[in-house]
Amino acid sequence: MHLYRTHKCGELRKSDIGKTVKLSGWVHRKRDHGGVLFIDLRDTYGLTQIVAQGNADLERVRGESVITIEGEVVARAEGTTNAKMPTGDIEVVAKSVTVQSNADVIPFQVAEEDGAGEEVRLKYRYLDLRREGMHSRVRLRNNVIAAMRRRMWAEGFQEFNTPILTASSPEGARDYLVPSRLHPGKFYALPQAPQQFKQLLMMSGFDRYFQIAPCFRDEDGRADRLAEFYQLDVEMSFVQQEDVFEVMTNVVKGIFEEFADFTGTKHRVEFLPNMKYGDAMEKYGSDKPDLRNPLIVTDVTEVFKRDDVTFNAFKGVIAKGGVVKCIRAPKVADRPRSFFDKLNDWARGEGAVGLGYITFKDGAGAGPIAKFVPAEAQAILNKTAGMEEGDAIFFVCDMPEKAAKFAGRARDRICDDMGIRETGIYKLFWIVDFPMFELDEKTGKVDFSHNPFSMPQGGLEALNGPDPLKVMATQYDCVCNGYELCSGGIRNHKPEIMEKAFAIAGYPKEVLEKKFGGMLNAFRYGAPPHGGCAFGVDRIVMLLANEPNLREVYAFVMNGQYEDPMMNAPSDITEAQLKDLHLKLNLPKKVEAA
RNA sequence: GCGGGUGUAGUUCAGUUGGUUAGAACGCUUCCCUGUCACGGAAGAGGUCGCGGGUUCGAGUCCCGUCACUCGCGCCA
Repeated sequence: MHLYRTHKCGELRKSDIGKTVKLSGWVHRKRDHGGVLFIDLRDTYGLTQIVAQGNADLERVRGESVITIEGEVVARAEGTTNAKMPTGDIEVVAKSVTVQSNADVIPFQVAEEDGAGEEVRLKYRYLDLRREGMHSRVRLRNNVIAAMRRRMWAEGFQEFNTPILTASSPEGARDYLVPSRLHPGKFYALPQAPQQFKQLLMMSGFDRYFQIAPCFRDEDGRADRLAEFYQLDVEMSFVQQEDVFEVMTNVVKGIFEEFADFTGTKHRVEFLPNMKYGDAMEKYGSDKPDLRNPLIVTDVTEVFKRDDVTFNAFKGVIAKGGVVKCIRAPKVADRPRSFFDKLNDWARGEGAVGLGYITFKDGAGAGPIAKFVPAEAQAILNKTAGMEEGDAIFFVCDMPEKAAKFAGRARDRICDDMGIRETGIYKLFWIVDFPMFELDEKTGKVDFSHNPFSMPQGGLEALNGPDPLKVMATQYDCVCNGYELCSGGIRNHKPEIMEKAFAIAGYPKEVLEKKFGGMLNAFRYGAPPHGGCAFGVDRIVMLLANEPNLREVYAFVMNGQYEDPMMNAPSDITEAQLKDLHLKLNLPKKVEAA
């Protein structure tokens, strides 16, 4: 007979009655009735009830210990079956028991989700991962990745691995650096994304590349942002934007549909028409709007410019180049004062002066700002913002960029306070027509607004035009429920256009050659037009699992400070290691003192 | 770097206006219990109230500082 098991803990049924079996697993729950003892034995496949009488080993064994039991599968007596368990019609009567590993008292409960904090969960992640929730989400991640591979292979893509130790690049996020022992003073960088390698694979003639690629970025974390994460990285040759969309919409929509019932509620999956970046910013105040939120932002600067409108707080800002944005909240005019006060408090907490509003009841405006807006102006305001009887509109007034962004956040906040965010649906769409360049509001300098390697729409001709800020990049994002799932573009494969683009952003040809010489060279030996994108694997899993935090879908993960409390990373290294790497530490005073 | 929130038993939390010996649930220990499945019952152990300072006759509670965690802003093509 097998040493550890003949069956798994989730598989025994009525048809197995009479068999002598061996099961191994963790002591999930123990119910000791004195004369008779029940143990729910758990492995990754499920639970089976073990019954024992007068077994001293089992009486002593603590929860989460690992045991092997041998015994007979018997039918549970009438009235003692458990319809909640797949194995609930049978139980195994233990004849012999081997304790494989005794467990100490565990720091938090495994058999139930007791709300233990992240700090302790991460320190004992292996225990956390035994719990049903984490266990199933990590499995979901595995299944999603398997589905990605299956679907990408079906679309004719080949999977590649690209280097983890590579060169630092000046664009984008901070790199994680690895000192070189063989080359004193030089460093490798961990890839922020395999961007250049995947483009080089197109130059190598491979046509369709994908990789479940690890990416590393040394920037401060967020609930949906980690130091290391995985992307479904994709690149294709001889394609236009629409070709990338066609393939990837198919793949991603398929994945969402495949796992849309993970939470137990079947979610609908909608792929909506493309949205222009400019429209997203204008109507939603965000480059990743959540379209489950029905509210939209309207510009009403013109109304507050009118002579008969005497709200000087806004007029002053408008005079300096500011704008007034508003958000119409339908049917909230009768909400208690506290509804509006709460939003106001929120706005102040976010550093705004407040969130002014006008309600519209019985054909007239009301609320703190209404008295500055006479009837005629009110009518125009209503028409512009689409306000009807019983509605309210909230105002944000600031410099254009700040106003748009804050209106976007207010839009989300108002939506949640109203409780009108749609549930049970994934709303996906592509955002297109990102500007190639942007003006730094502080320095007045023109810089790349997103990816410097994307092809400007209109090519060299467009770049030679009078206003580079009007040039659009062939650049796109895929957004779902307020999360940026994917970023991509059709790449610039022509050195002369790239030189011009970099020149506009203030980088001379020498800089370009020095930093990207390898790839520029490749462009000179026959480069196919190409483009692609990269989907955040874990954000997709996070959405499918309906979790607001990436750490809930990763097996092993660092905390918000990018420390691993289980492995003690990052850690000190020895003097000998430093010497090997030709490094001397120059620590801030605060750290030295500690 | 900045802002919000949190910090009390192993875990999750309560703790009133500053007032006796800081509580609950789960977990843990010992005992009782032959049909439970979140088993039940009895008894018990377990606390630097994050840390330091201050105010006070008296601080978990008030004040100042500090640290940790967490969410967000900045940052992140």
